[in-house]
Amino acid sequence: MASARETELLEAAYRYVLTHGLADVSLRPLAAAIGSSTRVLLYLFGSKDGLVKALLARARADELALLADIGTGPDVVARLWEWLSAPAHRPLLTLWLEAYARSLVEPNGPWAGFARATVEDWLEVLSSAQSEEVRDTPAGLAARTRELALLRGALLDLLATGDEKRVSAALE
Amino acid sequence: MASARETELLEAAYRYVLTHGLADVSLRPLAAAIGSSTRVLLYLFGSKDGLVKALLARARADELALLADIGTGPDVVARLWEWLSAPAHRPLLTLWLEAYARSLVEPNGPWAGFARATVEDWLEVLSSAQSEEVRDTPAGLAARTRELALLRGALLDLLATGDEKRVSAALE
DNA sequence: CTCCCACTGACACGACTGTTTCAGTAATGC
DNA sequence: GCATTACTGAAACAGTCGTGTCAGTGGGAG
Repeated sequence: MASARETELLEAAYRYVLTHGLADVSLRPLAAAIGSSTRVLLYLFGSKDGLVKALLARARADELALLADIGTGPDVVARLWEWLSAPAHRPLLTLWLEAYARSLVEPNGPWAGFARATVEDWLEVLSSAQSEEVRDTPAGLAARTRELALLRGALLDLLATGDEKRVSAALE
Repeated sequence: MASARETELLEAAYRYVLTHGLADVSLRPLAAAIGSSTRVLLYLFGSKDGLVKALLARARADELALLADIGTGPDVVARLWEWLSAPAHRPLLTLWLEAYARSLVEPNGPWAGFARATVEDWLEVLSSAQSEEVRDTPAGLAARTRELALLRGALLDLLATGDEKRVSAALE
């Protein structure tokens, strides 16, 4: 489906939005930065919304790859936090938060459903890390919802303050 | 400092951004919606950034009023969650999240410091609700950081899914 | 060689952006 | 009455936005 040139430019654009944000990106500066032109971006992705959608999907692919990598096993929460708090992942997570907020404000457009999708993705991972006799109980649902809240609230704090010591200590 | 007309228009603009979001607001549609003109908004607030800054401060005033209202006492977390999960407050909280994310992506401009400021505001409230012998210990800091993370993570979940039953159950 | 197709460059279109200029009006203080 | 102050209207500014048009490239397949 996607040509070689398309994925190549998508990767370059992805690197660009990781540092510039997705909210007020515009075609001309983006094209100039990645050595392309608006004409080509429009040709390959159909429209700006198409490009944004592709970028969002690209970001989500990173996220899903992580979740698959973490797998199930014990200490999922600790290992997830280790990944979330890694300084190298901060641009990606800032972008993630931006897309999350945007999808709430503007339920239409390319952002649609992004926030809800990630909640489900993560809940499922946390679910598969639970013991079988707990997984399908209300208590199990509450437990993984709480774990998810803890991780994401801590992430919010970390992204704002950068105070990794305090936030990591709060997660035991 | 602020004239009567200025606060009147600020309130109207605040009501407008609560439903339309702050990210891609522009002067002409906003002015038309609140029965004013770009000329007047610019006259009163100096620039668009000035207006955005005033709106952000207005939103923060709502937040601080809440925190003062909650006070200290026991069960702060429960009472905070009660407020956070109230359907009536959802537009405000969506706006809050939007400003939070934006201030991380774009550390300059009128958004600057918004995220960090709210972290500190809330931590202080949670701090003053702790017993005196715990407040100044590392364990106390970790405890309130964890409480804050739990509340905000739960809020993220709630805003995305609207599943108040599940999220509230997760907070005991 | 020829045809086709993925890709690209230059440019213009209309709409919209924040801001400025110049002009008023209405009320207030002296 | 007069001047000052607070506010408002209309129009234009230069710039950027996403997108469309028309014209090419280059290379691989038949």
